[in-house]
Amino acid sequence: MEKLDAIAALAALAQGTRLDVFRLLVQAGTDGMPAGQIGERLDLPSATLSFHLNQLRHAGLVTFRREGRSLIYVAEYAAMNGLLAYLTENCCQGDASACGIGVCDGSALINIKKGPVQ
Amino acid sequence: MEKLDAIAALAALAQGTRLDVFRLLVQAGTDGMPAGQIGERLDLPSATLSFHLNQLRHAGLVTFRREGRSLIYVAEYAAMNGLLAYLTENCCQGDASACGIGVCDGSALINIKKGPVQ
DNA sequence: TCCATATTTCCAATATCGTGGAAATATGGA
DNA sequence: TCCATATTTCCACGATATTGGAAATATGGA
Repeated sequence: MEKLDAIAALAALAQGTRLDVFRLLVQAGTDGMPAGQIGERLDLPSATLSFHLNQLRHAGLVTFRREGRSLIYVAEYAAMNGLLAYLTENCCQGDASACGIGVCDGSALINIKKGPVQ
Repeated sequence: MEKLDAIAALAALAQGTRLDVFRLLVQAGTDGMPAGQIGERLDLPSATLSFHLNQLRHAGLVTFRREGRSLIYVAEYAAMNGLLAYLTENCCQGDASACGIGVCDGSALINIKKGPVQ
């Protein structure tokens, strides 16, 4: 992950509403959640929610797919793992693999890969 | 780590100059680095550097100690580990320990603790 | 085609951030 | 005490972020 990508991801998450949205999507897993349902859960006006979803999308932290009239937003686990890897890249005298950074792919526990990010 | 602490840490790191400063201090390890040397390395005006060091300090990401006329800034590894733990807290259907989040304490490799953050 | 629903875009107002020159403060040494 | 060095505080400017009402757009169904 490049520095500018890391900054974009950090800035996107450094905001209460967006952190709430992202964590909700992380919990929702790979099924994702329609925008309307996110707004309902977090009690957000549609324009406000749309703005924040766009920020998260531009930062690469979420994607979406259309299903009928709904747009289903999904957390981008690879981006989160990349951010964790970037933050720990300079730890441990440069031997990031020594940190054993965990990864999450959003699916069932049996699918979770162990070991350092590539 | 509480939500507001996480947001403060994310916001502090979501800025090019501060990310540079923090990573420099992470590399410097527990010895830290005097403010003047940080400014020299990153070519920053003293007022600008001071402002950013303050932001990092308020976010709990760095501390400092005085040594003569110099203030030695040091990365706060616990805060970084707390942030990583917070970000992955909602992964894996709530079983964060399954992610095996790595930790770094800034000292030699032999001191690195393995396993999930408490 | 017409309507209801889901979501986005447009817009303006307010608030906060990042920058760096200049002055102030703290420390140590002569 | 006086000076040099290290760093911070003060200040003001321009840039960027957050908010939400209102209007626009897209989709699906009757």
